[in-house]
Parts: sequence; structure tokens; C-alpha cells
Amino acid sequence: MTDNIYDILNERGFVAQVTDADALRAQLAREQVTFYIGYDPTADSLHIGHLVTIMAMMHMQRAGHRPIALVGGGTAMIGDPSGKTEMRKMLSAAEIQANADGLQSQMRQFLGENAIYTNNAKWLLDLNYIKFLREIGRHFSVNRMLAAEGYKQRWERGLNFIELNYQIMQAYDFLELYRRFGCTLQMGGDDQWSNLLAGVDLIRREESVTVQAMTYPLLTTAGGTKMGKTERGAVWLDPARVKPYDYYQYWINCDDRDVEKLLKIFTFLPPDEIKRLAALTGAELRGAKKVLAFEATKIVHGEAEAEAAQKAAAAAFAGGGDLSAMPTTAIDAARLEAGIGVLEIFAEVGLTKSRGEARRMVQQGGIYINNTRVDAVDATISATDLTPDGILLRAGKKRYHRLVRG
RNA sequence: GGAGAGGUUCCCGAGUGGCCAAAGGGGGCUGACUGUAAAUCAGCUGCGUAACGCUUCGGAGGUUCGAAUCCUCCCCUCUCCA
Repeated sequence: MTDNIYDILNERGFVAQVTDADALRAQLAREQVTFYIGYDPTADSLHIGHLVTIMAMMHMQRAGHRPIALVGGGTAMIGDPSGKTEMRKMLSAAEIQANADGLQSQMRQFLGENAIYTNNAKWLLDLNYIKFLREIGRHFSVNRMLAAEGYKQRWERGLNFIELNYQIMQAYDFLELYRRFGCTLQMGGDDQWSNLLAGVDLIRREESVTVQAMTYPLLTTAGGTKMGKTERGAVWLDPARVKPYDYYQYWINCDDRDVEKLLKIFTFLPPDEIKRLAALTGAELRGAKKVLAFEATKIVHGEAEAEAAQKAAAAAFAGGGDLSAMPTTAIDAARLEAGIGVLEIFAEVGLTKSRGEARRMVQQGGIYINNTRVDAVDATISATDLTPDGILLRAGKKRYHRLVRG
């Protein structure tokens, strides 16, 4: 085991492609490297998909390098067509600004003050079109851009001019960050590879300097779906969107086959420890998942929340313990006394999308009150169902919600 | 600008006047089995109900007893030509 950060990242599964691995490795050992990762402000919160990049940044930062978290307030005005089949919907400048603020404050939480935070709106919004074409545009071959894998799908289905410019903007960002901060490395998802290369090329042409690009693999689950997506949408890092309890549960419910990979990427546990955990088999592997969920939750929501989530999960699934971290709704006491229809309350707290879905689930035997199956669609709950922990609603095997008297 | 094709329920994709809340597949959900895993099998999958009703097939109008299906206008996408 070596302590070169490149080897650490590589060993943990953060490296997909690199422009010049040997040169980068040597540079990382030799000097402090300023590097950047760009984020499109398409929402006001990061999600698990972004977390890979954050973890990579934190590893780099711990190794003494300097991260630049770039928010793409300018590029978001255009929209990245890479690997997509459809044009992204356009966001208003105000939405983009609000999203950029949200992302940046989350990023700060992970990277602290020892990082550079910037927004490419600063230099992209006021570009002079003709000047830009003369200086930058001339370096780009349309043929080569279209040959890139990331554009292929869109090229076949139609790509408009505005989207074709995305790569140029991103390359220009790299150049700008090189000039402003001496940034010599860009990292990004593997789908960004051609965009990163475009930046490397541009800097070589404009500055006669060789810089590096490195991608991390796009994570998919063993089940073949995109990492971080659930039936109820993306797994957001914002606790207002995804409660720490649910965040914890997301990790607990991962596929057996993914445990080792996830431990390497989403925790800071040492390789030996990961190896030990990943070696567990059968039901024992759940122990490893617990560690994964706890560590991953700790990084995003802090240790106290991680512990609370773990306790609540244990209470729900193993019985006994503290349920307080479970998503909870307070019900007006008078209303509870009067009794509330089961269909109504399940739809209300969001355990089911509608009363119809709740009805269906009752008919299929998937609705529980205090872990007792409900078998009548006209069943009600009332104050008599209150336990010291409130009333425990359950939809399906593992989705819980707690009611307390309010 | 010209010619043509097309926009259907989460996605793909059938459906060309009533039997269509709309085939089929995917995805998702529930149940059984299990380890809060995977695989497998079965059922469910617009909204509100006791019946039954209500809102959907790019948008707005119209024809008709009745339209996703026909007509008019509009919006959008793609292909070929310029």
C-alpha cells in the first residue's frame, strides 16, 4: 500500500480514465495540485450521484491538494447534451442562481474553507460572441465533437446549436480556471470524458501547457439501474428532501453485490476494514451494510443523525429502541380521537401516492398498523391505537412512518 | 422556405368513430419465499367510490347520440430538399 493519492483513488474505484496516469501520479506526489470538478445547478441540492465526486474531492483535499468546486451557472444556461437522448429543459436565470446557491452551501459543508468556490457565470455570461469565436471557437473541430461517444445519441436524434456549444464552454472553463488559479486537473464523470479532453486540448493550444483530466466511473447498481435513483426519485443529500432515516435505509437496502464497491467509494474506512466487511457472506453481510449505511449517513448528515437513524431502523426492524428519527407526523389530538380512515392517513403522510393506492395495498395485504396487517379498506385508526411510541404505519415490507399525538 | 413523418397513460410502443382508462413490453408496487439482499412465481399498476362516477391520449375549437380515433387552427419534434 502506497500513500500516493492517485493510488488510493485508483484502489478505491474512483478512476475510470486518465489522460496520463504516470504523469499525474508523479505530479500529485511532487506538488500541491489545484483541481476542479464542475456541477450543473439543475436542482438546489446535490444527490448521491454527486457524492462520488465529493468523496473524490475530499480524498484529494486530505492529501493536501486544492479543490475548486465550480458551479456551472453559465453552462446551465445551455444544458449538457452528453449521453442524453433529449434536450434538457431550460431553466430561468433566477432558478439557476437559486440552485447554484444551494449547491454551493452544501459543498461548503463537505470541503470547508480550504477550497475555492466559484461560478462560471462570472466569465461566461459576459463573453463577447465574435471575440470568443475568434479566440476559442477556432480551436474546435465539429467533426471531432460529433464523433465523441457522449454526443452520439443526440447526434442521431438531433442536436441543436446551443447544445453543441456546451463542450466549448466547459473547455473554456478549464482554461479560465487554469489562468485564474493554476488549475491543472479536471475531474468528472466518465460521460464527461470528451468534454474534459476538449479542455486539455484547449489549454495546450492556448497556453502550451499540458494539464490532466481524470474521470470516475459512472456507478450503476448490480441490478443495472443508475446509482442513487429510487422509485421516489433521486436520493438527495438535503435532509429536507430525504430524511437521514431514509438516507440510511437507502444504503441498507443496497444489493449484496455492491457492498464492497460502495464501502470503497462512500466511506473513508481503510482498505483492510473494507476487505474484512466485504468478506462476510449471507445474512452476515447485513452487518457490512449497517457499517456502510452508518458511515455514509455520518458523512452527509453527521454522526448524531447517523446514530439516530440506525437506532430507529433497529427499532423498526428488530423491535425495541428509539423510533424518534423515523419520519414522523403529528396528528391533532381531537382529530385522532375522532378516528381517521386508514386510506386517508396513508395517503396523507405520503406512504402511498393516493387513497386508491392505499386501497389497493390493503387489498393486497401490504398495509400495517403497529405491525398488524389491516384487512379492511374502511378500517380506521384512533387514539386507542397509540402506543408509547405513537402509531406505527407501515406500507409494504419496509416503509414506515410514525404518527404522534400533536 | 418546400415535401414528408410524427406527438398516446412513468418510459418504449399498439390503437384510426362506440366492446378504450386505452394491447404488449419495460419499470414500479404488493404478496409468497428470504437475510430490510438477489433470483423465482403470482397479483396489482389514472383519480374518487358501496354501486358508480370523474379527469386523461401535444394545445384550442368543431362535427357526432358518442372521438385517442373525423375536421379546422395553433404549438413542438424528426427526416429529406434549400
